[in-house]
Amino acid sequence: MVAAADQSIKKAVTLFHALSDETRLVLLERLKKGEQCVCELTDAMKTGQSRLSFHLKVLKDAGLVEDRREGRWMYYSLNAQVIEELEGLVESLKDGARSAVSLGRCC
Amino acid sequence: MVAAADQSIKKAVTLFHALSDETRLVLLERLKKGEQCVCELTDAMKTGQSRLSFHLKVLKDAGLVEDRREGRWMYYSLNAQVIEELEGLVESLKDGARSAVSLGRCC
DNA sequence: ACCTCCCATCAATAAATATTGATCTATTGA
DNA sequence: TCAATAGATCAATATTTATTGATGGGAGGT
Repeated sequence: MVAAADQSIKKAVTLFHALSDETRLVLLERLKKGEQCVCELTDAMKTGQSRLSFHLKVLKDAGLVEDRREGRWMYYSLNAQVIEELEGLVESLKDGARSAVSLGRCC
Repeated sequence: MVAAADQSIKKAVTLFHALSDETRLVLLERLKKGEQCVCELTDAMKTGQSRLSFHLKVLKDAGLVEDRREGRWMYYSLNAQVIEELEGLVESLKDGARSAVSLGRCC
C-alpha cells in the first residue's frame, strides 16, 4: 500500500520534470495562444518531427496538454485544470503555518 | 547577445529541474518547518551524506534554498523570494489574455 | 599541533533522458 | 485500391544526471 503523500509527490515530480525543458516550455508558451496543430508547431519551432512528438508526449503524459484528432491532424491544447493543480503544488512549497525554528544544538 | 526572454526561460528550466526530483521535494518539505542543519536532514532522510549534499547543491544553485555556516554546521533554509518567482512562472503558463483560436486549416 | 567532526567535492560508474533517422499506422483523396 | 500526408513509435546512440565511495578542507576541542 502506498501512502497518498507518496502518490502526490510522484505526481509533482512528473509535472516539474515535464516543465524542466526549454523546448517544452516554448511549446506551452505557444499553446497559450490557443489550440494548435502539430504541423504548425513543427513549422514554428524548426525542429525534427519525432523530437517534437516526443516532447508533446512528455507534456501529455504529465497531463499538461490534451490532444484531439481531426482528420489527419492532431491538435494540442493546454489543460488548464492541471495548471491549477500546479499552482497548488507551488503554493504548498511555501513555509505555510511556520512552526518552531530549529533552536538548540543539532547533532 | 541573448534575449531577455531567453534568459528567463533558462531560469525557469533550472527551477523546474531542481523541483523534479523526489529527494529534493522531500528536502524542501522538511525545510518548510524552518531552517535545518545538514546533519538533521541526513538523519531524517536516512541516505548517504554525499548524495544529500549533491541535492542540496542543486536546490541552492537554483536559488530555492540558502545556506549559512555556524561553527561546523551548515544550516539550510527556504528562499521565499524565489518561491514567489516560481509562482509567477506558473501563473504565466495559464492561457492568460486569451487570443484567437486556431481556426481554419493549418498545413 | 593534532585529532575529530561536519560537510563539500571529486572520480568512476550507473542510470535515466534526449536526439536522430527509419518505420509503422491512420486518414484522406484520387 | 493505391498513393500521399500527418504524426506516433521504435531502435540505436549520444548526452545528462544521479549514486557511491574516497578524499579534502574548515572548525572546534584537547
